[in-house]
Amino acid sequence: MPRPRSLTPDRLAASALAVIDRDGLGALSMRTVAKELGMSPMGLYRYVADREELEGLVVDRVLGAVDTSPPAPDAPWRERIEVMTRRLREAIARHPEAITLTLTHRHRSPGGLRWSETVLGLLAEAGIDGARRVVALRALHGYITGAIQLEHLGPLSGAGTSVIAALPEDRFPHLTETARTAAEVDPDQEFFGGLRLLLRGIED
Amino acid sequence: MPRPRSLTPDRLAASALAVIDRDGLGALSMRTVAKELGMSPMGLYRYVADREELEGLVVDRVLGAVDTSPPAPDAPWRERIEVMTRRLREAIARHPEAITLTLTHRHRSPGGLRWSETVLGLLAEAGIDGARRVVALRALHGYITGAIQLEHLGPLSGAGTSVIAALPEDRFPHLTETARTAAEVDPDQEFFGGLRLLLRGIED
DNA sequence: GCTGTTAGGAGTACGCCGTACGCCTACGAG
DNA sequence: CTCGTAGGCGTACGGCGTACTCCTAACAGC
Repeated sequence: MPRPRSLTPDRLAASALAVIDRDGLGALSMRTVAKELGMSPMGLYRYVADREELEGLVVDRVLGAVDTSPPAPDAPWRERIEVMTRRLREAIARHPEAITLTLTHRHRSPGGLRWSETVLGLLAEAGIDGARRVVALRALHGYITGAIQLEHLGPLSGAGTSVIAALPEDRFPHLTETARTAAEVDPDQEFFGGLRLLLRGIED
Repeated sequence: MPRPRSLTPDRLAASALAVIDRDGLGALSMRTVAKELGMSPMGLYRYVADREELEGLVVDRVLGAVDTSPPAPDAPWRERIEVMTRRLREAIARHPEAITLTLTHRHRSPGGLRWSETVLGLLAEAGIDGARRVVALRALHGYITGAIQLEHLGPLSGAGTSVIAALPEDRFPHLTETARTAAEVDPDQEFFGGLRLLLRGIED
């Protein structure tokens, strides 16, 4: 009986994400999103309680795009978890400017929960149960979150590498040498190399 | 020959950290720190270029407190890395309100670099070199960063647990069950359990 | 067709924030 | 003694999140 709503949460999230993708996370504000939608700044508050909720919607949108159906059951479970991880990583990387947001709000997003559910299923199939499974899932979560973060603001990639290259070699012999080696390891190898270490540790 | 500086970067960092510890990260601002020091807001800009640099000083202070001397060489290398990790985790946990800051600025802090240097030395002693060592260090970094983050804003602890408990059990059977189990695993066990999985994977 | 309910839309205002800029003061080396 | 520099303070701008108010437009039920 009232006037119909003119916006969906999804359209709201899409607009916010558009702002982020175009102008960076720093440009995200209630005002810029409102402008993006062609409405007045205060109008947003009819759809979200506050900025934080808006951020939650954005993360939902990023993580909602992850395919969480279990991968082909003929592959070994470690490879299947790797597939799940690759899907998640790619979805996150698709919106690099939003990464900080995505990682900090991940735990509240339905998409993230569906991902966990699927991975837990794979672990169960591998015969991992109880406390062992709790630890395994958390370790995977931790590694994935942390490693993606490092990729994008880490010491061994991008701008950080040059900081390390400038280090006094006599006081940081290992670090300077490692940085040189690191320059030749590509990020994908590094990420999945680390993941495989963890999976091997989980296996037995 | 000029008027002497009346503040050290260290005192600045200490004041900023005091604000954070007392009133939370949200309370950190150039103005609140200036007030803490009994000076005018703009005064800070003679010691730091901008807010980001101030944050860097804070992180330096948190991570500078980590003991980075190599632990007793009679223990196996995995245990020695565990000791290094414990030291880092405890230093970070000593300022829980600053965790977000600490983890995002970690890569630029001298303390963090010294930590890496020591750990690389331990890995070298274990016979891990070249690209393998790059991957191992990054995996450790990633895991530690991510896991600490999860501990403090994660889905399986604190407020997040109740979100999961409220999930429809039929659509998330594994997740709801795991959450119940997780409630009985203490955070230390979980953190170091995960670390050991990774170390085992690194070992061979 | 009128009315009541509710969403839409706009505007104003408050108290924060980071920080650019300018002015005066106090110190200490030459 | 003087001059260069750091210290210290105040003012000001543009942006933020968001509380609140006022009016309008669409539809359900009478």
